[in-house]
Amino acid sequence: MLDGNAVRSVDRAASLLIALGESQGEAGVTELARRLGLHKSTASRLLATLQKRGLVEQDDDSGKYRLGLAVVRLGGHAERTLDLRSIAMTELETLARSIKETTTLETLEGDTALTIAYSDASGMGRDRSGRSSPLHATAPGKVLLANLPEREVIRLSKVGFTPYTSHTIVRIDLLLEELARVRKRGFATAFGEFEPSVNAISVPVYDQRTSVVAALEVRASGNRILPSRVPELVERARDAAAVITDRIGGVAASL
Amino acid sequence: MLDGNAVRSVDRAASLLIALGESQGEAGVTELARRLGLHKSTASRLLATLQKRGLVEQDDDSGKYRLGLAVVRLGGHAERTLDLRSIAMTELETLARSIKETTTLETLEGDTALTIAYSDASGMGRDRSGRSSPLHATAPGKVLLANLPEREVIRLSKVGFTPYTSHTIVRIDLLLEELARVRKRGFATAFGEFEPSVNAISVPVYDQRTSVVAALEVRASGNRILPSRVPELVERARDAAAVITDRIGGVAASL
DNA sequence: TACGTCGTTCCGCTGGACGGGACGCGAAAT
DNA sequence: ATTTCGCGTCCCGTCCAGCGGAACGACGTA
Repeated sequence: MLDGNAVRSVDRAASLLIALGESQGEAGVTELARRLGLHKSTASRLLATLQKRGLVEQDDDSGKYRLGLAVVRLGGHAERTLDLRSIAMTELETLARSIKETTTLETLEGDTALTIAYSDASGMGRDRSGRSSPLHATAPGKVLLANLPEREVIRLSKVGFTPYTSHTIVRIDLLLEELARVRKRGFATAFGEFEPSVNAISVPVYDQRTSVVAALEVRASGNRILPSRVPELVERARDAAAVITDRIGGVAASL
Repeated sequence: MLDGNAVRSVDRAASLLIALGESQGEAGVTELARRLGLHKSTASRLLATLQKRGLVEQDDDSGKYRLGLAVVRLGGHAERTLDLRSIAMTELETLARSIKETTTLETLEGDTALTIAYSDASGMGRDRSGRSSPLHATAPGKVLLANLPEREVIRLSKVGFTPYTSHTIVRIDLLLEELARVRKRGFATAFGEFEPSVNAISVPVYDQRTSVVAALEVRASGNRILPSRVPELVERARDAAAVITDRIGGVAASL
């Protein structure tokens, strides 16, 4: 047993998969063996075993190996069960401490936004995740709406938009305009639209395919978030969102 | 060396990954060991090795394992390098033989549709893949356009739409209407719009996340595809597209 | 408090995995 | 056209990695 408690041949096989993931499409036995410091008969045998389970496949013509369909399926499943909260938590805490405001991560849950991660500036406040909030009246809600098909927004309008404050957008035409702005600018704001004294900005968090999986929010009570401060907060939020996307394994798309 | 030339511990580790993919989110050491007929110390050791490479992760509270971030990344990479043509070829050939028409699979390539797989009714005609055709004047082109943001369609209209025949749609307003119909019906038709005597229908092929990765086309010369025959061909094409999606590892979305 | 189950760790044993070398094949060089 | 080279696969003797069994600590339940 080498390397702590790792099973050597499994560790080698895993390295082969990861090396294939890092290569441009495909690689040969000899090349992979060289890259990983393995004997080519060892690499060949390990690859043949991975191929048996569909984790790799071999091109009939060139003899080179690439990742197989079973990896696509496992990847899809892994993404569905991913613990986005754990992935994002460190970044939210770091951002909250450095800008001295509350940060949250919201995902779409039916017709609402769900807080899946939360951090206040002290990093020691009580966990307020698990809460729902409306889509039309919050900054992350607008980010999530902006990335839905327009017919979904129209469907929601038929249920009606609750006017939480005098600033809440309740007319469908004005909301659609606002969502167009969100798409154009790549971030959303909400000034006293859900809670009278709460201002917030939000940016999208992408998975590795430029799909929006969450909205990252910076929020504050009182007049701590004024329009003049928005550009700085948006930039900081985007940086944090890009780190989260990178952890998921993607490349942050620019809106 | 058991089971042909497979490396036993690698085969076992791969089985663990696949079992995790088949489970609802996560599973424990003892459960996985039972399911695969392994000793639990063996399962524990193999899982620890997979965890070391990020292929699985263990929940801190429950001790259960789930697929890890490295699998999400590998899955994304595998999808990008997937050989869609090989996956789809059997289905295209089967469909072509059974309906006695030519079938193709088209993907978006810049501003055109690219034939990545082709089969005629005999299954023995020469391979006509690798060819490009216009988006606005072909059935698969319309399917691909219908799944792009509208601003992409408008951008294309600025280049202009070549009138290949007297039936080609060249006005942007008429094309947008046609694309709305495609989205609504879930399939596209083209009657002599690119080549005067060629009629075709096309349906979307999804990956596992309801993204359209290709358009499957049934085409014929002369009057073999009349409007009365469209429903049957669309149904057959959808069935073939669903098989392809299932092979990729997804669930076909109903439009 | 006692019991059962889980996941982890340790250890002796042995057969599975290894590297070395040979081989056939196809492409490149001559 | 022939020769050379590199690739991937296969075979085989060797040896230590991986195995199962047992014990242990932790945790949840009765």
